[in-house]
Amino acid sequence: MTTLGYAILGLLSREDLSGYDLKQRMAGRVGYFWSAKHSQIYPELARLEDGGYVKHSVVEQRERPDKKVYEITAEGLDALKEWVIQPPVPRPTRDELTLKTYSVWLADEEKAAQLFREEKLRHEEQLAHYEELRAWMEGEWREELTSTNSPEFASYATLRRGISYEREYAEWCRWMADSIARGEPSEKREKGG
Amino acid sequence: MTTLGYAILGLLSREDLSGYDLKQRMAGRVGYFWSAKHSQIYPELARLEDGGYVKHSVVEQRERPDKKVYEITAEGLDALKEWVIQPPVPRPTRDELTLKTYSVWLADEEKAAQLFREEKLRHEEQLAHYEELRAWMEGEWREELTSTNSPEFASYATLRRGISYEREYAEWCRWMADSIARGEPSEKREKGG
DNA sequence: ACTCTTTATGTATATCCTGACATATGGTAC
DNA sequence: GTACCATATGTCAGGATATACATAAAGAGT
Repeated sequence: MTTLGYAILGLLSREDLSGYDLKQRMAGRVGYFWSAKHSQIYPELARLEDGGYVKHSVVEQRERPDKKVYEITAEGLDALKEWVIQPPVPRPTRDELTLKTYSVWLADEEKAAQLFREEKLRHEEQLAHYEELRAWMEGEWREELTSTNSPEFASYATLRRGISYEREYAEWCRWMADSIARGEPSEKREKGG
Repeated sequence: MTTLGYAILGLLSREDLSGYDLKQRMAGRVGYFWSAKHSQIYPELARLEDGGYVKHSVVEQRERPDKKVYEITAEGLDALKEWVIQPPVPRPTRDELTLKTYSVWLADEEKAAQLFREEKLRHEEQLAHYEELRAWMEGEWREELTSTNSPEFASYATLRRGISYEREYAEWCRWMADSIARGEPSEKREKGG
């Protein structure tokens, strides 16, 4: 089983979905921490069905093409539950901006500072989007969030990861941009100073 | 040109290295944010040489096999300088632990809490390692760190990224472990409370 | 002698993933 | 009518990456 397979099972454990639906979920939501194109999803669904982890039924639609709606099987749910508590296989982190940073001493200072200002903005925009979602969740899911075995808590928990990740990244970009603009590392202002 | 190609150029811009040396650097140091196996490095070096970005000379050694030592060319350095200031191509983040978190509501609570406690430890260990390096750099490179166009500053800047990343990740793991152990989300204690 | 480790350089196979190609239904805009 | 868009499902070619296979020099340990 591939990680993508478990990503799909994770979505199907919450609701029945077509391949197209899964593609949409992978673009937003779950896609913030695991994504795939439809060219990967359709073959993976076939493999999951071969393995007995999911099954599908064809749903005829008017005004739209027919679709295959997939649901998770008992075997699929068991496999997912088992996978969740296994330590993740350590993957090497690949961060292109940090790699560029390693060679930033060679770069034109003004252009380099601009690069980090732009990346700071990108992460701040993503952060703002996450914060909106968070406010919505904390309002809408007040009850569900009191228990860690609700899917709402799980969604909220991943969102919190996204928020602290983007906040941290934006803050580092700010430090980089400031340092380059001054020509020397700026003081630590992380905790407000 | 691939990102790995620029990673190699970034290393060669600092010192001449053999394929084997590059492999070592990719295991530690640079490998914290970009890594590759030797099976990828050797072919990439050949492509870089084809493109005129690097050239090599054979160095005969006693008591060891001969080696090919690569150095970056003027064209390679130009390409690297240009690449550094270009915005990175946005790659989808793939974080298996966060993906597991999305399905954590299905998991056995005790085992899930244990998972996050273990991951917290892993990130704290990495953080401790980075903090050691940071202390060493701030002592050893006092002079070099006053200027952002020194390779030492570039190394220091990437290290700071690693530090805040690990600190943030460990803190989130703590929040997860605590929340699951209590059966409900724990209060925000991020800023000390 | 034999094995193991480090240095040193490669190739081969398989998988993951992206981008492009391909097809079909039916609505909306011009 | 025609072009375009959203829905819907697939295939294919190529590049990136990991794991394993393969070879070789020389020291260290048994």
